[in-house]
Amino acid sequence: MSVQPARTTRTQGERSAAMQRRLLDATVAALCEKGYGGTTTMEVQQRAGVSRGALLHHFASRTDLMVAAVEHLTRERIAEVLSLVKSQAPRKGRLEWAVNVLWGTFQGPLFTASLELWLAARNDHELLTALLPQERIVGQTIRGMAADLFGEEVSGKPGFSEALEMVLDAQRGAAARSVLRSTDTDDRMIASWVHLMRALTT
Amino acid sequence: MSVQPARTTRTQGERSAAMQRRLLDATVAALCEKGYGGTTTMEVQQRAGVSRGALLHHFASRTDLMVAAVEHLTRERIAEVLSLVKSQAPRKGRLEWAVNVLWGTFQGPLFTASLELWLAARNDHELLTALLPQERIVGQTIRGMAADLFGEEVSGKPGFSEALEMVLDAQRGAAARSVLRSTDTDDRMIASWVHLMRALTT
DNA sequence: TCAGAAACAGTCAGGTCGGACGGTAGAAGT
DNA sequence: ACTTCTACCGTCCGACCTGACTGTTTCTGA
Repeated sequence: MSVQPARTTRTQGERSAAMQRRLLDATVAALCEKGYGGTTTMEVQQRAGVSRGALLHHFASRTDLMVAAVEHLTRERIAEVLSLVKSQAPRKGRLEWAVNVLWGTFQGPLFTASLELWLAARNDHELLTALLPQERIVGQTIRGMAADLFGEEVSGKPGFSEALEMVLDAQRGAAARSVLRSTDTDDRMIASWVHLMRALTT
Repeated sequence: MSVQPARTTRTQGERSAAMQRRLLDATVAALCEKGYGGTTTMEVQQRAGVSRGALLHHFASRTDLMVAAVEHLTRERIAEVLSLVKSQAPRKGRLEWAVNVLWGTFQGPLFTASLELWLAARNDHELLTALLPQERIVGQTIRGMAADLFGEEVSGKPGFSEALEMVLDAQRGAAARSVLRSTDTDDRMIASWVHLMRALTT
């Protein structure tokens, strides 16, 4: 009689999945706190609390780990956006809310880790080939849900696409800037972005 | 009779200055092509074609070299902007020209190198304390010459300051994006930025 | 139940990087 | 001219990181 399925007996697949998740979470955390250069395999295994063999078993090389981290990040970021979209129900300030949701995707540790990998991919071809399609997925997901975010009323207007792209670029730039000197009154920037959306969508 | 003052006899200061310039130029080039992690002291000395001792004499540690590179970059970037401003005389499309000049500051290798140092400073406190004031200098220089760039007619209008900040952020974001997949038709973005400036400055 | 495979553990060798060190050549003071 | 100081040279050692390797435990299929 299997009263306690977990802890005593676990499927190999379950063990693998749990271990890989621990390792990838540790990798993302290390990327945020130590940067790409500081994210050594030893750093990751210590954070995850596992042995060297465990890490090398699941990810044969450091680059493999990073590539897997990229895909892990993609899933996490998309899940984050989806949860943000579903969580709140915008009634009145739809535009402000939408801009805030987008800004949220550039705020957390997920973007920081992605930025580190982004820069690192410049010199790691293997990482680059893994990164490009993943970033496209994230981008397409965000753009695909733009209509849901902003509502038909705004997203149908002529200049919407260009305005959205510019706000995304501006947010990326602001995020990159505030990676060091953290939050300098987001409210003004958000207001500017909302203003921009209003001004550029006829 | 000293027919050839150089080569045969050089002041110590001249030798030092020349050597440091070579080293710093090599450092910036390495940052662009190999990234921060790949900019090892050995890489730099090989690029500069100097011995290990020469590098270590002028820059006692790797961080010292990077800090000096930051200051070197600041000077170079400001000089770049100044030359751009002075070089061309805008007559008709003043706004387009100004936006283009700003965009130029995010294009070259100088911005790439700065971005690498920017990310690296997140984990190197010494580098961070050197970087922050330098970036402030660059920022203030750009903002200080905004009036000269855009002309009184535009820079005097109400929403100018916010619009400029947003364009700078957008350009920074676009630059960070195109660090990997290079230039994807700048013209459209530039047109968007000009449009933004027009729309947001009453 | 038992053999084989997969997951996990810990150690080792090879390689790279950073910085210390002793030494040499050239400039600057006297 | 002689000393002193600065610029420069090349080697060496310790620290670290990566991946290979062998040993051990846990699951799975027959």
